[in-house]
Amino acid sequence: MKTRRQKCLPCSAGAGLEVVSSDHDDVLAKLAWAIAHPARVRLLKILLAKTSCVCGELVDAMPLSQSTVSQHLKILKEAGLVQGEIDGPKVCYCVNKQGFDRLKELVRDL
Amino acid sequence: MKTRRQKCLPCSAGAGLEVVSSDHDDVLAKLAWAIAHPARVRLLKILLAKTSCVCGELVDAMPLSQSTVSQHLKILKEAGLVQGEIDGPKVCYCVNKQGFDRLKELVRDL
DNA sequence: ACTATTTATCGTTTATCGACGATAATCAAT
DNA sequence: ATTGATTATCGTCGATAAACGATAAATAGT
Repeated sequence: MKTRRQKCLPCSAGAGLEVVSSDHDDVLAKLAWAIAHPARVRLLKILLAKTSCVCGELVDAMPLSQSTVSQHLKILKEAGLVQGEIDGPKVCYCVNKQGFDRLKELVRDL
Repeated sequence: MKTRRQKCLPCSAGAGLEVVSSDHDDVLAKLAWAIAHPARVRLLKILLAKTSCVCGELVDAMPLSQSTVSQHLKILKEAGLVQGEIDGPKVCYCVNKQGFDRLKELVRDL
């Protein structure tokens, strides 16, 4: 079955083409990659839902081992979507609004 | 340096926590993964800019081999972000509005 | 100093990505 | 049927992701 659902106009009508490049591409790709795993989407949603931060409860809320959750949190943190704040022996995570807004902005402006 | 930029409230205030799950998570993760590579972001942007579809010009616009570009296009297609329409020996790609809108919606509603 | 609790990191295994060249497949036109 | 042009797929390689258990690191409280 040859996919045919949307009318495709002939490939004329174009001039600039190689101008589209941007290093925003890398930024978006990195942010997108951070949420390119169901576990990380879930973690982000949990944090967003609680508005404030949570700690090892995240582990209990996930069907994954502690070390795996920790790893996913690290990835989210490195991408700038999440922040961790040390609170005694615990660590309190919350959404990094700046990075999170950046992600939404970059997707919105696509 | 202990990151401290956003005030984190104590982890109380919560009741529901494991309720947050959703299989939208998987959908978003898949869509995000599709644009989790600079080359695919770029391809998507090119297609968006031309409003209509392009073909092997995509290869010329990218600093990658034909096979690699084809592979990225396949990933975008499988994610439902792009469509390919056969036009003679060429293939004309265009944005799959339905999937693309879904992505934007899921990110917006985060 | 020791213990208990919590989180991060290490080391390992398995699976997948990203890139390429080479090859196959498809179609128009002769 | 063959050729030429275009695109997809295959096979391979190195690099990285994802998961886990085990261990280390940090801290509060005896």
